[in-house]
Amino acid sequence: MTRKATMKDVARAAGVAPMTVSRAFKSNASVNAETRAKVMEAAEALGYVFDSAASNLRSRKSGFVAAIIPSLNNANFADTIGAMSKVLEREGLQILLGYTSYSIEEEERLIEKLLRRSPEAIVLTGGHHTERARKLLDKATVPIVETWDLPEHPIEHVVGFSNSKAMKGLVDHLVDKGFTKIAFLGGDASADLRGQARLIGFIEALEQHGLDTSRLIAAGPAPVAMREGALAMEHLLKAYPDTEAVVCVSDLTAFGALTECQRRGIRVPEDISIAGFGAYDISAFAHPTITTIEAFSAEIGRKTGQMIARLLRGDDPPEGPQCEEISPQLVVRQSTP
Amino acid sequence: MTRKATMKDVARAAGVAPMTVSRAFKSNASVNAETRAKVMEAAEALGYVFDSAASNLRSRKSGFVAAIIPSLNNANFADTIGAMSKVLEREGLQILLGYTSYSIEEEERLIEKLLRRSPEAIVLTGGHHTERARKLLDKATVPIVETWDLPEHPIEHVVGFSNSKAMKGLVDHLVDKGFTKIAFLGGDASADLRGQARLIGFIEALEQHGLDTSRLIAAGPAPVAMREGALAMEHLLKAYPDTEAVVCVSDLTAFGALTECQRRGIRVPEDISIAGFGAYDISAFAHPTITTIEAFSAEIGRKTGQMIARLLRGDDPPEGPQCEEISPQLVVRQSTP
DNA sequence: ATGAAAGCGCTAACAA
DNA sequence: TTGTTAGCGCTTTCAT
Repeated sequence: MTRKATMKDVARAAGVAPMTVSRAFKSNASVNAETRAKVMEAAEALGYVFDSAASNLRSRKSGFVAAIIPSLNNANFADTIGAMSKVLEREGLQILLGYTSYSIEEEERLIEKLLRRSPEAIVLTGGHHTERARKLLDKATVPIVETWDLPEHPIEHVVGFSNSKAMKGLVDHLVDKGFTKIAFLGGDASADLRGQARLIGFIEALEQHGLDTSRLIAAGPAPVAMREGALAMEHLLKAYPDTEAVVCVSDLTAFGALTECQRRGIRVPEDISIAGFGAYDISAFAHPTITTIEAFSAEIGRKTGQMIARLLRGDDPPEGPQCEEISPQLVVRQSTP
Repeated sequence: MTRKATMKDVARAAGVAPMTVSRAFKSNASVNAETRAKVMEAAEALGYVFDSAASNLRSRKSGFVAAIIPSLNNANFADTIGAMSKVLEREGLQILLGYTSYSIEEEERLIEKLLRRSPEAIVLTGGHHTERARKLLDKATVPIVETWDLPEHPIEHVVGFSNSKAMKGLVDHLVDKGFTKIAFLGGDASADLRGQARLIGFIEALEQHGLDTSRLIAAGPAPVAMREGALAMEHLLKAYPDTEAVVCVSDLTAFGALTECQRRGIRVPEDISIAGFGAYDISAFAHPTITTIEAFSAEIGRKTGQMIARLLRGDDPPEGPQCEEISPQLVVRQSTP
């Protein structure tokens, strides 16, 4: 068993200096085309594999962008990561993914772990972090982007939208349609902070219209999905049977609520209206289709990727913190009038 | 602006040798408790961040496990990665994720890219790879695990199940219930190879029962999801209006098909039966609930993680290629009798 | 339990 | 365009 081939071995085989091999492996370095071909051939013959760890150490560039999301199993966040990844790939950057299970303590641990890999940028979901996490991030000298939110006190850059404002738009629409008894189905207070912001927006909007804000059902800890939607609907129907419209923290919750109605023979939207959040596939294909808010998950990822690419290239004049505000869009469908 | 603190700086501040700092940062190294406390204090004060790249280079251990899945936005694969990640975390291993968009050419590129990061193990989805990919993997000297399939010629280790066999079980059940006109809704031949295996299992099963195998609707390239399910159902109803039961390549497809029926006033299961694959949440909460095959995505991830942990620890006697076969389970629900 | 010396494989910086 | 030298920050190895 021979040890793994290094650049030195490739250099010897190709009859050049190791530095030339190094250059041949960078697409933008100035190397004679013939020389490069010779090097590549030698590399192929030796089964040479470029060693990123050594490269990182010497060049002080990891090629990583750390991205932290609450959950892998969420089509919205997956869309954001997918779109960002696509943009960053063009810059030769790779995503180092971490997920927090909706816990900011877990986020703190994750940040610490990811920082050891020397990411060239850090992408966070949401604007709420532990104090220590903020301290760690403040010390980091790379661009930091908070997404999916508009934090009051951003760490640095932001690509997001106001969850509460988006929710307000939905409530206004329902009030417009004449509903006065409107409920909210969501999760417990502590964990899902975007869900919490939606709840706050919901309450504020009802208050502005002078409507009752007591129809709030908390279905448990995040992630609040279909099961929780069904359970919450059950509770709601028991506690407030005269409810006219239901606003849910996400489309998955809304779907759970919808099917619970269907199981009970309650017609949507004739007997009760239901709306979700996030424009998941399911809201477009459920029967009836579900009114929702399109938050443009992929757009968030794309813009975040572009922002990072721009900041790392650094060809623009020195810039301060950037903020890209996304405008969510109400999508009215069959589950509301 | 001071340059970033290194171990040397921490060592100086704590009045010890760099080597002692290094040991203090390994949980299992023999360091006096007081010394360690002193080191940690100095590190904290200096804002020291451990540099993984340097550690990797010298120790020849990256702490990475490369994992390649077809798509991020898929609850089944997300479950596998989540469960695997949880097991590997305990071993101090971090997942380096890549996704192929259901293309084995993309998989090849990804493998090449990930190999440069010196993963300590490689996890693949499926058993079909480009020739060059196989060559690259053959040269790698780390454990390789193929998942979600039982390849005829595995590269090395396997944690998976037979997609065709699982499908056969479902078809047998439907035939048992008296159906003879059974259709399959899936994707095009080329991309989704697990979907393809399911189709093959479907056809074989029908043939064994001496039934017609012509009701096959291909709805387009992967990922085949709700939209494709609805479209495929539309085509099916036009081409074979007397179909009695529909088997779908996944639960998402089945849901799309189900809702298409609902839009047309076709009752499920009274007028037509529908079954899916994968035990996604949606199949448990749709109304009616959807018959499906539970493939134990999380179990695949857990077992893969455990296998890797065992192989890397290497405390067992030298082992050959491992194969863990998962047994998918038919889950009969309301969408079939 | 702690330290000293050497070097992992690559590339920045400079030279030719 | 190509080569030479030095060293990135850590850990292996051996010594105490």
